Amino acid sequence: MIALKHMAAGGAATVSLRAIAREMGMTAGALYSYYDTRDDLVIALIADVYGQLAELLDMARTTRPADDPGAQLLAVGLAYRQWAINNTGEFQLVYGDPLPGCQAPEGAAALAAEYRACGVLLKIVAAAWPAVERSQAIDDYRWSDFDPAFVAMVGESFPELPPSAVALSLRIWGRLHGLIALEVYGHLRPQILDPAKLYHAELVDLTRTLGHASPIRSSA
Amino acid sequence: MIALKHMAAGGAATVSLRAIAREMGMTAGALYSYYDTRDDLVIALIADVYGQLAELLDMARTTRPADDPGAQLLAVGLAYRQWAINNTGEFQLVYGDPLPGCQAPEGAAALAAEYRACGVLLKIVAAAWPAVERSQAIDDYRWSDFDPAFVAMVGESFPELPPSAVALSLRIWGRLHGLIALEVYGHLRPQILDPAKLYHAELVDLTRTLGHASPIRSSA
DNA sequence: TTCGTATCCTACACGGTGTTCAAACTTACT
DNA sequence: AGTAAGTTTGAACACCGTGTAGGATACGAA
Repeated sequence: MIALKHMAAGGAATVSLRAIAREMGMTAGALYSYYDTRDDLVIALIADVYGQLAELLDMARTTRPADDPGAQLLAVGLAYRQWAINNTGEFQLVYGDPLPGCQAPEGAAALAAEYRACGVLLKIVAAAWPAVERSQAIDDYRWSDFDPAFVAMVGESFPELPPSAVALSLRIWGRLHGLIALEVYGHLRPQILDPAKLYHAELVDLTRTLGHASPIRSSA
Repeated sequence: MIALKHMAAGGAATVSLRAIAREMGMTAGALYSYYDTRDDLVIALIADVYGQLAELLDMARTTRPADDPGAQLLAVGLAYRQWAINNTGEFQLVYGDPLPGCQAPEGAAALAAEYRACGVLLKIVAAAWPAVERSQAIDDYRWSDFDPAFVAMVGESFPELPPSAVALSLRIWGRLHGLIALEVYGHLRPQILDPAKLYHAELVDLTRTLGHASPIRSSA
């Protein structure tokens, strides 16, 4: 698409139609050849960025051997944080305040990207599932606890994954996201000087959740 | 102050000076009697809201016995999520996209509230610290890893708390925040139908981190 | 009363926003 | 060359945002 590299400079609330046009050397009206309305543009933009992130995370995953889910999770986690920090604008676009009246009918594209991103974690958890301690899967989840479209996607890609493993994946996602969101929005710096160290500790703890004791050292 | 209950209706990006004025039956110009500029108003608003949150969390903490940190953490976690869901506008204001050119010199008020909120977790961790498994505190943190102003606050309120315990508190904060942020911004609903259940499982897991095996049941 | 202060309003200037539209331009096909 | 489709421009429109100035109204103090 044409809407690939607009957000680089713009923050998040700065995503004005005119700013985008300005940034790519065009006038505002010209964009209406591609998108009917501003919201359509932003929605497409979000989907685009989200798709890039999903691909990036999966790439990071494949840099580690498939039989070492802990290392994979660590790589994905680090890539996630790095992306968020290097592209705060995109991060805010995807995970930040929803544009007024946008988020609701976000279209299928962004949701597909989100499923793809979740799929990265699902792959890791699927690989580690046999080794994960039972105590983690306290609550017996049922497929009825999840969105039908989502279970369809999961069932297709991971036929033999139990619902509890999916729930664990979502929880892992939350743990990755939490510290990153706090750091990106400046809620960690006033306390700790090196958020990377804290995040790394969280990642190592997470790998232990996967039943994997890999004290891998990575440059902070 | 007068700026107590303005944000109730307004979203987050909707925090325009005029919208606030409109909501309290005044005109825009009138607000300039209280604040020199719009940013000043928003900054004060953020500090106000953040302070309310900190107080609410500490209240939630004291509803459980002081010798049961796990129960306290669970109560605080549930209160945090409930607040975020019931007041998404305030949540976005405090933890969402920073207003353009605001977040940087956020003033001392909001930061003080943030310290107060962290203090709630610090109290819990401090109470539980003797029982927490050593494996959690992998990395030996030093006071030099933290912001001087923050260590001053910590050292004053919790003289005998080691740096690693502070780091653990921040990590717990991240875990609480992660799932909540995802849910509030609508990134969980497309997958799981009942985010509360997932969050509760995370909380129970967290209490185990505190070395406390309390399978407390709470209404979702 | 008269003064001063504080609060609120109306009205305005100025800029940025999304959107539309006719006209110019580019490109490619016949 | 001629034509048609697609793309871009520039100007316009209506709207909403901040910030400012001047004029009302209240109230307490001298």
